[in-house]
Amino acid sequence: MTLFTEEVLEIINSIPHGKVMTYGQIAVFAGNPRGARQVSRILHGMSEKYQLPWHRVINSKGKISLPGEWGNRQRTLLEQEGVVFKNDSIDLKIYQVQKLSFND
DNA sequence: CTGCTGACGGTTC
DNA sequence: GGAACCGCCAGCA
Repeated sequence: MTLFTEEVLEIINSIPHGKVMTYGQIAVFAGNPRGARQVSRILHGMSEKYQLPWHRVINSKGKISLPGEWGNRQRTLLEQEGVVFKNDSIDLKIYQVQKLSFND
């Protein structure tokens, strides 16, 4: 029995280096196709207290939803992982994770 | 104009 | 009290 929050955290931790994932995807992978907003809350709450690779989580447009310095931080971290920003957006076709391995 | 998607909020069990 | 679900709203293809 895995909590929705735990699944989300696990998924985020399963994102490969140099790749990204969207909210809707994570929600579906966590078992809640409607949980996209939940993911946002979880991320916002956990990212500041735990060292989650939250910087690999973006919205479906391939852009950063985080305002302020944290958004700027995320972009920098992603660029360090090899993610190229195209006009402030990421090529989801290239960098978005299509499937996870732990989902056996 | 239309539909989707949320870094949210409130509500409910 | 905590964790999940639903809903309103606004921005962008």
